[in-house]
Amino acid sequence: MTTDISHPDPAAGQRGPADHAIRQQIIDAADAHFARFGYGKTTVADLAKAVGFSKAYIYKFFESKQAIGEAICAQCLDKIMVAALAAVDEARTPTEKFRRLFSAITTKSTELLFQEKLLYDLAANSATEQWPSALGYLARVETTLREIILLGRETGEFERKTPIDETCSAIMLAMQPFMHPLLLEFNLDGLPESQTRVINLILRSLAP
Amino acid sequence: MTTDISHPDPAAGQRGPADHAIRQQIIDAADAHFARFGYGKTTVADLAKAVGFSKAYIYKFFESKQAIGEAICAQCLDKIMVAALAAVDEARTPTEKFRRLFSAITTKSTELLFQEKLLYDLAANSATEQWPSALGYLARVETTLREIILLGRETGEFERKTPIDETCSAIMLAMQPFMHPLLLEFNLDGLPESQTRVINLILRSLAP
DNA sequence: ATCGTGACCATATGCTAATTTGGTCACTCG
DNA sequence: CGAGTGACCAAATTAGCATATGGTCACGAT
Repeated sequence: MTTDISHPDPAAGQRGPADHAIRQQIIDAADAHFARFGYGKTTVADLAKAVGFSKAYIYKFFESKQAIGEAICAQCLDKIMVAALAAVDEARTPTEKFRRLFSAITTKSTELLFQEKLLYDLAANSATEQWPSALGYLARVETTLREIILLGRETGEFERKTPIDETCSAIMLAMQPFMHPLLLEFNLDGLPESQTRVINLILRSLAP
Repeated sequence: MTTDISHPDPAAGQRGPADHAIRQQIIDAADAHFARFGYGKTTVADLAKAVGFSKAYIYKFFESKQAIGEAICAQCLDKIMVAALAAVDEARTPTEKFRRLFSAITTKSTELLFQEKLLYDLAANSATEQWPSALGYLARVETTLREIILLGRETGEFERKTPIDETCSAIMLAMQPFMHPLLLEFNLDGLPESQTRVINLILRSLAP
């Protein structure tokens, strides 16, 4: 085991050949089943049947059912992250990048919530149980956030006194009500104004 | 029914004579039982026996078991609020009042979590289910927060451009990770530094 | 060797029946 | 008339069991 604990592995719980046609088939089947019936109501025997192999064979590729859940969850979160990164790239100023980062995350998460409730529940569970997929996602968001802030400091748009780590972790915490799936659901009413208010608050705090 | 919806009534669900010796006995018994066995494992028959009256008599004072839970919960939250107000009063500057308000809330909440886990669970449930007791508590915190900010604006310690309502609700949201019982439990590791960081972030944002 | 599986086990889950529990009401007693 | 209650009911909870499910392994096929 050479797993890096400090940098959660999104491919945790995987086994056997890393890129194998069957692995992808399992993931595709799992995505479809989890979305239609939910993680709990899907049995690994169902997935086995869907790909046309025996249940035991599934375990050549994943250590456990939860590992499959991880993979699907990581995929969902990855889609959100990709959209967020795209939104960030569209913006020119660090301020605007900052806004778009969190707006995109909330928008995409809300979309998932309404369109694929069952996958959203999986992601919510991943977050509350602190699965590697969720931790990895948060780490990616924080990395992106840090880059934006550093950029803003270079351009003189943001203040430079506060230690960058402190700023980042504080912002991640302050935005938790919109990042953590369960909280997002809880704070749905009031969106998107409530989020804008918090973003404005933080941006005022970043002002030089 | 003349219940004011916009200003949640902490005494919601009560019935009969408002100040009656028996009512207080019920509350005391409920406090003891909920703390020892939990809300779920306590039956209203237990409370009736503890007070020495019949179960039916309990319902002369409370509309439901949940109403009794509300009362106990409101009592817990009130203790936190009292401690927080005392801490605020000890401080001179608005900045320090601000720090103490949220520090005291977190400290007291954490105390409750460790010392009276079962009552804490009741409060957590109250928050997630948005019972009037929890809403009333949040309203009181926000009121106190508003007063501190207004004071800071008067003394010139805080900026005056941002609409006060926007500032307040944004801060309440940003502090949610330490206010909402479930989130507090989730964010226990890293305390109290993580909270200090968010408080610092907000204070920077409040700077004129 | 590599790909693949049926048979197997301990635990989790679903299900039904029996019991508790929250809540009401007509009623008694002083 | 007001303080207080036993008897009662629908809905929730529990207990106990049959089944399903997650997971492994020795083994066969190619």
